[in-house]
Amino acid sequence: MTIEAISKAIGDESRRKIIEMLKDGEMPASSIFDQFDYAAPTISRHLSVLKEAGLVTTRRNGVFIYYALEKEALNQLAAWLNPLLPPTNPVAKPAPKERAARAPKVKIENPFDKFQSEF
Amino acid sequence: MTIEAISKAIGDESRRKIIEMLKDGEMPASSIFDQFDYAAPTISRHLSVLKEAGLVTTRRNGVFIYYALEKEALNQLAAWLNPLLPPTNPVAKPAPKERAARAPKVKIENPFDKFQSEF
DNA sequence: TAATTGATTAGCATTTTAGCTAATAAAACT
DNA sequence: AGTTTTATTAGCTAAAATGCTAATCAATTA
Repeated sequence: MTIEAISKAIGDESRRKIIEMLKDGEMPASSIFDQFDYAAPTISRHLSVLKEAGLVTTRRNGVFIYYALEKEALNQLAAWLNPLLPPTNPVAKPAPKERAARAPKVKIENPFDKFQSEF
Repeated sequence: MTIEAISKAIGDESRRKIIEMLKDGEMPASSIFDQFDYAAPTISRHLSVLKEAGLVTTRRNGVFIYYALEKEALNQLAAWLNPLLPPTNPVAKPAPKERAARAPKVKIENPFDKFQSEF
């Protein structure tokens, strides 16, 4: 559940796709396998990477193993990311020639704003 | 500037540290090098990975090359991440034995909420 | 123009990652 | 018990990533 493991886990396309697939609820491993052209063991290993990172949890029901997204882990990534997004002081070392006064205050759009109404 | 390149770039500890260093403004490469125990060329390569991902931009001033964080690229990652965070339907395939009605609607805390007042 | 400073590129070694097939495990069914 | 189904683990190969030193580039200064 470290930011290291989470961010590494997310750095792979197949794993991001798995995360997206689990957005709306759990899914047995076989259903996940079906969505890929890769061999099942390959995806199984991706699942284990996600699990080690704390991004998914599993529960067994008979032969089926259901994978579920652990949103808390995604929240950790979000928590790392968010402080980097809001507009802050534009430069650490003050620009040598220009005055800061009345600088046009570039508005950096924050895509999270779009979703706030849903919470 | 693809989510692929951005998420891979963020999957490395040194690169995340660089991003954090640039949070409050640009910085010359040498100042970045100083913060690491790695050889300068190693960090220089990390910088080029960040640049190829669109996470930083550079400007030269004399001998110095200033690196600046490109928040728009971080926004892209945030835009990918955010739809995965809000509570949605709990299961894609309805649970076999249980009724969905009056399910306890687990509240998943969203860390972005904490920062909204700043925008 | 030669030397110095800041930074990158080249070339190499080592480790890690991602893919495969084959083998194994675990539950369910005959 | 033996077979089938679902899923993982083992063992391997190839590619990518990460670190280093040496060499190079680009701007400044003596």
